[in-house]
Amino acid sequence: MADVNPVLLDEQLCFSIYSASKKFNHFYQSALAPFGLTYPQYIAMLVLWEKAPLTVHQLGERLELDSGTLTPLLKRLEKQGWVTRVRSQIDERQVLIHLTEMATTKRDEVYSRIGQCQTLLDMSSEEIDSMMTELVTVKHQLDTVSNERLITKEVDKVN
Amino acid sequence: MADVNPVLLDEQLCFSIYSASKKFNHFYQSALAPFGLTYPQYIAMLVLWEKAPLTVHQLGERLELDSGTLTPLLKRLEKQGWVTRVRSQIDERQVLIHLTEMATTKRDEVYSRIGQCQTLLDMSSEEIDSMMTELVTVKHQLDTVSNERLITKEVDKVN
DNA sequence: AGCAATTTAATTGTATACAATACACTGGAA
DNA sequence: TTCCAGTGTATTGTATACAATTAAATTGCT
Repeated sequence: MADVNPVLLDEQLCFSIYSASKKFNHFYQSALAPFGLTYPQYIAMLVLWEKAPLTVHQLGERLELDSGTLTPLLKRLEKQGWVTRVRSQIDERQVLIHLTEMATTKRDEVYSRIGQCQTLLDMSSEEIDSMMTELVTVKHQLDTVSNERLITKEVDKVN
Repeated sequence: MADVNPVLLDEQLCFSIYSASKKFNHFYQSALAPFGLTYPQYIAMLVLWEKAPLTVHQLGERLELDSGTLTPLLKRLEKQGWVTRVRSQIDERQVLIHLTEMATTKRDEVYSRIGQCQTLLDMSSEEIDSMMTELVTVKHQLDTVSNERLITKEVDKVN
């Protein structure tokens, strides 16, 4: 029994990450409940607080999300008063996402709330650093593999 | 600049996990394309291959998913011929998920395909072990925190 | 037996995700 | 100038997720 099945280990790692991702999502959703923001909405706001306005495309690059996800998300943020969506005068294909005054005003409140909630997680910088380093490796492997054609479109079909 | 903002680091860790989860999802989806399975469908099959039949509830405990997610997922698996959904005779509230003959037949093909694709990831057992250990800690923290009322329902509202 | 409390699935509503497509628009080539 | 390739956003269709509610059935209690 010295041998470990790498297939299973890998699945467990994937499942752990999948599960952790869902838990984090839930954590942020709860933490942000006073503001009615979800985690994806929050990280969109984070990017915009850093530098707005941005086009949907620019935001998507930072968040690794496409317009199919962002367009409805941003419409919800607009409806809730966080952003405005303005079609660019220069290039009418682009939509610029601006922050509203409310968003600017509430930024520090949101930061403070997140800061408080994160304190509860009680994680050391070392832990966080180490995980992030390992995650970078994993993500790089995943990117590399998916760029090789072994796993892309022209894969052998099983019917 | 020796100080690091823990708020941001944490967000980066969360984002890293969120992003890795999406990439893994994509990886498995590509790997399983010959079988038309998604990652959540695949892990449902994994549990069932290990021990079937199971009720929706039992499956949900293993996968940390509720019936709102599983019911439609299992209906899709049924439509594609992997499982059958049979209401229990003993307790008619329960639905038992059975494997079809096709599912049993294809199991080794699926395992083999996954094994091949995972080899490409080229990750050492040490890397995997270390990540999983750290993820357990993080998930435990997230569980603990969400069980404290600081972040649950009766949170102060901001209007 | 009779009924309240509990359990279990399914349903409904909201919010992501992402592939594929549609569509408008821009900039450049002919 | 007209046409076209490329770009950026929106839309459509499919698949998760999960909270909240509903509905049906069982269990436990009297």
